Formats: sequence, structure tokens, C-alpha cells
Amino acid sequence: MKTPPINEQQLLDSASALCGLTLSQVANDNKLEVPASLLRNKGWIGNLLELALGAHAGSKPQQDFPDLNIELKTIPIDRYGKPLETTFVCVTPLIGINGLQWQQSNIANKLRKVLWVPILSEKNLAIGERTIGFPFLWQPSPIENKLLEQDWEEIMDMIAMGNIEKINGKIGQVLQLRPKAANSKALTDAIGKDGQPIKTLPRGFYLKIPFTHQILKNHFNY
DNA sequence: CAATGATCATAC
DNA sequence: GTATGATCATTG
Repeated sequence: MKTPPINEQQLLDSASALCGLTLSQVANDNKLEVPASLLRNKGWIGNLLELALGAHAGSKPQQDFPDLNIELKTIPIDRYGKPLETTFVCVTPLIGINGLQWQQSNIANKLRKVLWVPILSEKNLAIGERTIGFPFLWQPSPIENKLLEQDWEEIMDMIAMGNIEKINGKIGQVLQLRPKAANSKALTDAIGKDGQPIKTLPRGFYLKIPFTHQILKNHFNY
């Protein structure tokens, strides 16, 4: 447990202090048990880092550190620094979206400043043996921001035009739309082909692996 | 074996 | 159901 950081440097310092530690060590320091598997604890590593860095543990809208305008993201990587999973950002609004601009969207707000915490998280490593990498602060470059905006526009246009069922994880250069639900039976409101209300699977925005991989490469110069 | 589609826990 | 945290697991 930890008190919230009062400024960016303090957050960076405490995050840097975790670099090289195993998840077991961090869990012990925070009096947490290490699960044998993430199957029923998919958000465990993220929650652990929230606890260790003084972010609010649990559900709350907006960034993890609202006063600092910083979003915390753990990212599982292999020994070469390649992300092992896509990065979930936020759920996607499907109705009432006409006139919504990228700059005022929830996803743009969340990606404005991100504290990435890489986790060496190869599958053959027990959860407790996975280690924390070098954390760093990232803000999208003008080019990255443009790519995100373009994908967002394409996806949101399709949703607004009633073509949500035609969207799959393949579209988008850096951003993709995928299910984000308890299961495939979950339903939420959306716009149908003829503009009528329909029910569909809730979706979320995810950053594709090549994009987050490039962010890591840019930062670590490899 | 990467990537898309499906799923798990918890709070409210 | 929505929003937080993501990874699992089947498909191509």
C-alpha cells in the first residue's frame, strides 16, 4: 500500500524503484497472495501495480492518477521486449456519438499520458517469478496521435453508420475494436443498418501489438 | 504461432 | 449493464 504520488516525478521515482523486482516481492510488500494462474485473475498484475504505486484500487472512471493526468498500463512482454498481448484502453461508446470528436473522446484523454510498466511475463514463468521492467512515461507523438485518430475516425464512422457488425479486429493500423464483455451473450445498445436501435456485444478499443512494440522500441532504442 | 474473438473478477 | 483491471483460447 502507498499514498498517492503528489507529482509526476514522485510517481516515476516509485515506479522506477520497482524495476527488477519479481511480482512475488511486490505482492509480499503489499500483503497480497500470488495467484497460481491469471485465468481467474486477469487483472491481478494491473491491480498489484496500482496498489504499489498508490493508485486507487478498484473501479473508478478516468485516469489512474487524475491529479497528474496519467494513466497506468502494465504491459506483458517477452524477453526481447515484444508485447505478448494487445492493450485494452477503454470501452467504446456505440450510441449518441454523432459530433463526437477525437480530441474530446475518452480514449484520447486516456492516451494523452501513459505510465507504461513492462512486465517480463512469458508464459513459462510462474506469476510470482515474472519481473517488473523499466517503467516510462509516454505521450503520443504527432504521428502516433494521427494514426490513433485516423483509426478512431474509421471505426466510429462505421459505428455511427450502423455498420458495427461489419467491424472486426482486423481494421485499424494501430487501434482495433474487439469484444469487451463478460461473455458473448452480453448485450448493449447500438445503431442498426437502417439507423434503428439494436442490441450488440459491448466493444472496447485495444492497441495493437506492433504499435505498443514500437513505443517500447522507441523508448529503449532497440 | 500470431491475431481475433471470448472471457474472468469485482464494485456499483 | 458499465467501468475498472486485462488475459485466455480458438482460429486461420
